[in-house]
Amino acid sequence: MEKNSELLPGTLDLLILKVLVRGTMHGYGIAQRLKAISGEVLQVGESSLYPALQRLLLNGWVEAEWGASENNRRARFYKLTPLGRKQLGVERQEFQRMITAIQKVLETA
Amino acid sequence: MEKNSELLPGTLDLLILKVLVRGTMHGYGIAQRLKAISGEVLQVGESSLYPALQRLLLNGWVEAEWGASENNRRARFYKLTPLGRKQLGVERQEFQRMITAIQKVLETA
DNA sequence: CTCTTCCCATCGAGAGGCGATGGAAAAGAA
DNA sequence: TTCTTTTCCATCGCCTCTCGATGGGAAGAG
Repeated sequence: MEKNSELLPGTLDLLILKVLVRGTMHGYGIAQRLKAISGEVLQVGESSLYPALQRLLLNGWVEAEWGASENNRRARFYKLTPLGRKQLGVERQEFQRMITAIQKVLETA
Repeated sequence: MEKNSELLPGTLDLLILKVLVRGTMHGYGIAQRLKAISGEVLQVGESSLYPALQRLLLNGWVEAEWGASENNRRARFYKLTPLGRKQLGVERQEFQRMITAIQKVLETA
């Protein structure tokens, strides 16, 4: 009966894009990084992560390439495309717009 | 091809509950108020609003009563229950938790 | 009498998050 | 050597939520 959402719906793409600004990463690493930066708050399950990455690939926001991880395992590395960088800007702005609006409601009553 | 979401998914219940703290309102009024307070940013369509209100009713967060609007029209007035007030607190806190985490990611890279 | 505004509500589509599931391969423990 | 843990990939099906389309009905303005 508990609805434990570890993620704010509609923000996952934005989060992934942002993390990838730093540089190429594999999926597992992205999830870990999000968790770490957010202080264990943002917990991206693999069944949310990989579909999201597929979306980003399909839209051309990211590119993927197979390689070896730091732990010597087969891993798929994702990289932000120029288009993805642009998209990040768009989504970020839109997000802030929404948050500002919501906060107004939460403060104004 | 444009996906113009006028709402951050998963926040509608919270917004409605918050608006109802002020007092009893009918559905149409709630939508108008959200739009006004948010500076026209939050545009709640009726096909999002009424299902949401049903949810809230079902969960016992709000109560409904038929009456007449300021414009002398048949309207259903929604009122926050004690349970709803409690729920508002929960959702609000959870929301802030999420936002804080997301902002960290957006700033920390 | 018609048009606009106000007010209710549902349906079906599409999207997105998530639990469950299923691999596979490396490293270390037993 | 065998077992378990950790890392890494990915999909399927369920469910929830948002939203465009649709369909009223009643008040007031023109």
